[in-house]
Amino acid sequence: MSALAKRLGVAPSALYNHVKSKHDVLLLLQDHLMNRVDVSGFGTLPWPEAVRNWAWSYRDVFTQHSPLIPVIAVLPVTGAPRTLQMYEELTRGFLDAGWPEPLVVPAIVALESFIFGSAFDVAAPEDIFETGELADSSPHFTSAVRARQLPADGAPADAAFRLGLDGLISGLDAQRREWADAPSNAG
Amino acid sequence: MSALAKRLGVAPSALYNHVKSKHDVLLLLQDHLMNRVDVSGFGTLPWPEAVRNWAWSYRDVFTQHSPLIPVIAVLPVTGAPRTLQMYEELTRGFLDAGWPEPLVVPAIVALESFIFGSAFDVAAPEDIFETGELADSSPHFTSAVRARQLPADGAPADAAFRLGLDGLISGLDAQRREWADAPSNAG
DNA sequence: ACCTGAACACCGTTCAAGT
DNA sequence: ACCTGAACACCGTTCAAGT
Repeated sequence: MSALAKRLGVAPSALYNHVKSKHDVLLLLQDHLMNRVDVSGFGTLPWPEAVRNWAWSYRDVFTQHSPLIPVIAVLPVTGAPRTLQMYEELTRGFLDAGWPEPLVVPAIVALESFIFGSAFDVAAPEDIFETGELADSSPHFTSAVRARQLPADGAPADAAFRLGLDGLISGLDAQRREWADAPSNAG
Repeated sequence: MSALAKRLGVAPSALYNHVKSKHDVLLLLQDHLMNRVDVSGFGTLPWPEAVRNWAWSYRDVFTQHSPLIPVIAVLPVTGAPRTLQMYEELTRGFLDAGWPEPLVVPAIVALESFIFGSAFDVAAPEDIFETGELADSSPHFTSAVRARQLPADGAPADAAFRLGLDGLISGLDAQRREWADAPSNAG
């Protein structure tokens, strides 16, 4: 709050004429950031590509604001119009792609959980997996860390995000087909 | 720190004879909690089942300590022996299941990202998706929230976690097969 | 309506002084 | 070696007083 007040050239206490609490500010910021999330693929691209574009832009936006993630993950959509609009467009995209209505929200939540967790991971220091003095007691892991696949730009978090996202998208798509084929969900 | 000191019947400043900082305490706590994560499936069960058991127990442990997640997600494994041991057993399980070494760490990171994000989701209030006054402007989403599939025990977070985890596991398995079949990774 | 400045309760942490 | 108590810098927030 004091940093924000300084940026505005105002005393911290002045902020409380405009918001009820710090939580309020975070809610406004979250809704503002949702404008930067790309949902343009839904309606034009096939479902897997639309989801992929959405997920990458969603992760990138919140990577730059990782302290917000614990707040956003638990934030009710009530009173966050832009966030709600994103969910609406997302839902339409899923339904148009043939998703059964009961699975849409669980699928979105699963994707978001992966995105939030991955946004954290980007903020992690590069040497997070340095085993140090304990390397001897974890030979397979130490070797796997050295051998891990890195993308062209060298960011390990991007390799993990790409692998997981592509896996999750194809896996969810398979789950959708299984659900449709199950006799208990016929009709 | 003051709460911990009170629990120990001691002044807060006394803690600094045993740890360097609050961050130190969290690291010790994290390593302690890793004892409760179930890696017993690796070596006995097929890879998908072993991963599934591990992921559920991992999520459950950190669901009960969600304030720890932002810390753990960014915590170096250096000096966390029990955590490192978990990664070692995990890596052995992946390699035994035929995973190519370069993909092991990205796959583990992807699964962990999903688990951390999902552990947050469990902590979210039940009414997080109540659209309230804005329901009219998001008809498809509002309907999907009402229609969403709920498990027998009624916890929406569990439905999303099950769907996402099963999707992620089968999707990662498919990625592993694709990698092995690609000509550039032959040998 | 909106601002300031003093004040409050609460953090993590340091340090001199004790045993 | 380990503790206490005072102190410090730093939070978010309240409130009386101003314009």
